Amino acid sequence: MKNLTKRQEEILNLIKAHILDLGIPPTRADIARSLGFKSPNAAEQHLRAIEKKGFIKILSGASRGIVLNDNENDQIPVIGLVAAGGPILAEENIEKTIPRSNNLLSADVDYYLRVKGDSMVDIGIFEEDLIGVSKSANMKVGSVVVARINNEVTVKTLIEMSQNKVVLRPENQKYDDIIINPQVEELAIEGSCIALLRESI
Amino acid sequence: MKNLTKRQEEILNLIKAHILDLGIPPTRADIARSLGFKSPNAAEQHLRAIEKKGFIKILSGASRGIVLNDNENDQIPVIGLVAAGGPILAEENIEKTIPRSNNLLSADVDYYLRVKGDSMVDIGIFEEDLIGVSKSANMKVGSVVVARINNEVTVKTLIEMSQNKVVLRPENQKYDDIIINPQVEELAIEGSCIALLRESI
DNA sequence: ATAATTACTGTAATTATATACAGTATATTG
DNA sequence: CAATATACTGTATATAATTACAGTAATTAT
Repeated sequence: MKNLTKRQEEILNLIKAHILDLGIPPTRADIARSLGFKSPNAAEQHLRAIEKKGFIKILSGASRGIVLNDNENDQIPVIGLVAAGGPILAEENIEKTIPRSNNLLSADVDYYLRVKGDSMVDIGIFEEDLIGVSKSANMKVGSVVVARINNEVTVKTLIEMSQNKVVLRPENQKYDDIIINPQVEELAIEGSCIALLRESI
Repeated sequence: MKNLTKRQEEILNLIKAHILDLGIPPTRADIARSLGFKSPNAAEQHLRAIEKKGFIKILSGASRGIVLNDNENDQIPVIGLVAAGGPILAEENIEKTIPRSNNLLSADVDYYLRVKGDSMVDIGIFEEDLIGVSKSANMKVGSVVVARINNEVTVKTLIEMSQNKVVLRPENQKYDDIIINPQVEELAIEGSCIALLRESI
């Protein structure tokens, strides 16, 4: 997707604002009026350019037929089983996507991860729950994190983290702490858990 | 807001679907085509009726000028502490509201209730969690329900329900079953729990 | 250097769309 | 029992809107 020029971006923002405000896209004349063009054709040509760059779709013949294309950012992926090898967010791991909604849970959730196993039941994280994971949230000792140990993805509490010793604790008395030397074993902390969804009780 | 007729509701749903699908409202002709009307005027008159009842606004002169009057139904209330006496959904109990989003959790959630206490930790319901409550979902033995006993609101598992004996079980070994005779004590089952949200881990 | 892109004006035709007016028929409400 | 609401057909028209064609001028890419 090529970059828009300053003017094109201005027009795209105008379209978004119009939709947000009135619920319907603007006409060419609306755009021309808003930006002071004396010809609706100026708007038409800008729209063509914006369409060519992939940001909108123009429905030919339809009035106000401007469809925004940029909604993939509004969808948060739900990750089911993580295939060994590839990155967590690889296409094949995405079970479904759910629309991001502003106030519902934190805006920092980058993806949801479906919980497998019972290793975190003591802090109320159950099998099949969806954990909201942030890749950027600051993670400190005590955080619940998504870790990847030798290509296996797991959710645990981070207890200790130093150059040659990382301790991950399952929150279930049945299981023992996992102690790893990151210089020997492959370890990556993928993100930290900041929210939880349970779709059925 | 008056009730819509079956046909009017059908048309309103069509409008919503059209917007969801294409991002723009339908024209009168679109509606007529979809429903098999032979005259666009049939659609026009329905729109007038729906506007009169307050569900939409028609922007006169504008093509596709159908604006949905967002009903407050799109906001789901979050109930904090429930004041004694009044109904759960009373104004003073509403801590905040969150927008309903289509695919995220079930559409049947009527309100969220903030959990107090640790009586349900064994099934992963913790203090401060938000429980999605449905007033209409069918509740059977084994369901987690929101109950009101002598004006106190509580979340428990429904174990038995007959004319003169209702058993509610806290999911925490520390606590004993609550056995109530609804003919002696005041008891109301307000809804059943169908989802869970945890805003911080 | 030349072509393509950006950013417009200006005019005009065609089509898309809203909407008025005139009816028909049935159901519901005061 | 009359008035109003519901649920349409059918025709017509003004206007809203897309979109083609013909230009001008500056900037940017090849």
